[in-house]
Amino acid sequence: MRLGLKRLAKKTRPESIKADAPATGPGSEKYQRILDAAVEVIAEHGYFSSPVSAIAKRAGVADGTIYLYFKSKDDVLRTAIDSTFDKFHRQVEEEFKTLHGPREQLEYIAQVHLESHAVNRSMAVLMQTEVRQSAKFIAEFSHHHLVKYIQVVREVVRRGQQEGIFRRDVSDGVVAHCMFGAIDELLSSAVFTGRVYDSKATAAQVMDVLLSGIQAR
Amino acid sequence: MRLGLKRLAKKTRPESIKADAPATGPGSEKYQRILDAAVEVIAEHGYFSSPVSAIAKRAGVADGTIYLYFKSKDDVLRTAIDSTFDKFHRQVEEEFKTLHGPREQLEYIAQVHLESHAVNRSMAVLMQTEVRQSAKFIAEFSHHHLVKYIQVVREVVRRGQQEGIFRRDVSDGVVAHCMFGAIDELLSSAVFTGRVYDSKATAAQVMDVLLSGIQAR
DNA sequence: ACCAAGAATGAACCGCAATTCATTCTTGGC
DNA sequence: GCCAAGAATGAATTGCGGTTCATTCTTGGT
Repeated sequence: MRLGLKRLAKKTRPESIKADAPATGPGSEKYQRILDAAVEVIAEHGYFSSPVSAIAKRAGVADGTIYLYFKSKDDVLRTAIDSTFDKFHRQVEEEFKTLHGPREQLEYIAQVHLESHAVNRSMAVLMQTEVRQSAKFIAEFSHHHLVKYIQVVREVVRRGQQEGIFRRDVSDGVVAHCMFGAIDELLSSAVFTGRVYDSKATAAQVMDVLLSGIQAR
Repeated sequence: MRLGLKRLAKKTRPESIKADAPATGPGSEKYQRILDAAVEVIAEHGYFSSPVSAIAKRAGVADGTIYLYFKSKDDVLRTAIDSTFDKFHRQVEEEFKTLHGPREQLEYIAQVHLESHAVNRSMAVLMQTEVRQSAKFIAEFSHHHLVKYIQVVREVVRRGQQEGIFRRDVSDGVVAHCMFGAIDELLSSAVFTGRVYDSKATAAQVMDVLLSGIQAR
């Protein structure tokens, strides 16, 4: 079984000049498999209750192989989280090019955030359980991503205030945290209860309340 | 904990009829010292990076002593969290007796929630870092407390809707989660950045936005 | 002062799991 | 087919830390 896969992978061998899907190293098929396995296993049992051996088994590789691709167990998790946030930020940035109203922009962010559950359930669980700390080392580096999220929202809010769409008597920071917190809590509750919901409809409701709350009178 | 109870039962046998401050068992000075030490140490390093020996040292007792008062390391944390939530719920319940408007009640909850930072910083950190999971065993039992919190808010919201104060076209559940999430995120951000804030003023701003968002038009 | 009986101690035990590395397997060029 | 060179393996190493328990210390009654 391993044989088959391996042969297939090796097919993409040396000289495709594109860094498309190298057989080895970051971006290789095995690299990705380890990341996915880690996210799944950790989502299920938590970081500290997930032996590297369990991740290895899920990925279909030997324990030691993980250390050929990653510096340490931490490094695996860090990499997975990083790439997820990066994807989110790139997606938002992209969409902002064609979406100009502050209201629309906030609604878009809310929706992508809430949708993450559907996109990759394990990652959503992991975000709710691990990113919000417990392990200091995760806390510290992922704080940076959260700050970036909040930053984006704050800027949109501030622009809305300048344009006279939003009231000016509440701080953009408070609004940004409220929005993030509200959505994240909804997501969190969905993740823990296992309930599915219509992310578009829910996002619409939340943003309806929030936008009514901050619209200029 | 079970041990402690047993001991207490035995202890109360001889003479002092007051359950005031027993020398031993739950409620004893040493018992409380262990709980406080655990909260501090775990807030600082996280549950899994806090050896029992570190907690013992902070409490000024021997490692083994902790097992005279608690069943296990888990049990210490569980007990600390339980008692904090219980205190919160009792406090809210008490105040509700003299506070009747839905608006006022929600404002009160928001304020107590935000204030927790000032009351016991270590506990606030711990709530932000450990309660929101990572360790499945914590997740499961503390979920119950969260549900209770949300439940209370939902009921207040529903009453407000019935009385025609709040709009009826948003679900009470969504509103409750939004409120909880918004406040918790504000608290969380304060905890992580270490910034201090005026909890009354911040609570007022959040609730201003939220209440404007859900008031009947 | 003496003596249980309970309380406290902390060194030792034990299992677990991150990481390493000597060995084995694959591969692609000859 | 044969042979490096790299990739992969997984058993062994190592250190940590929760829990136990034989021992020591306190205490209150006589």
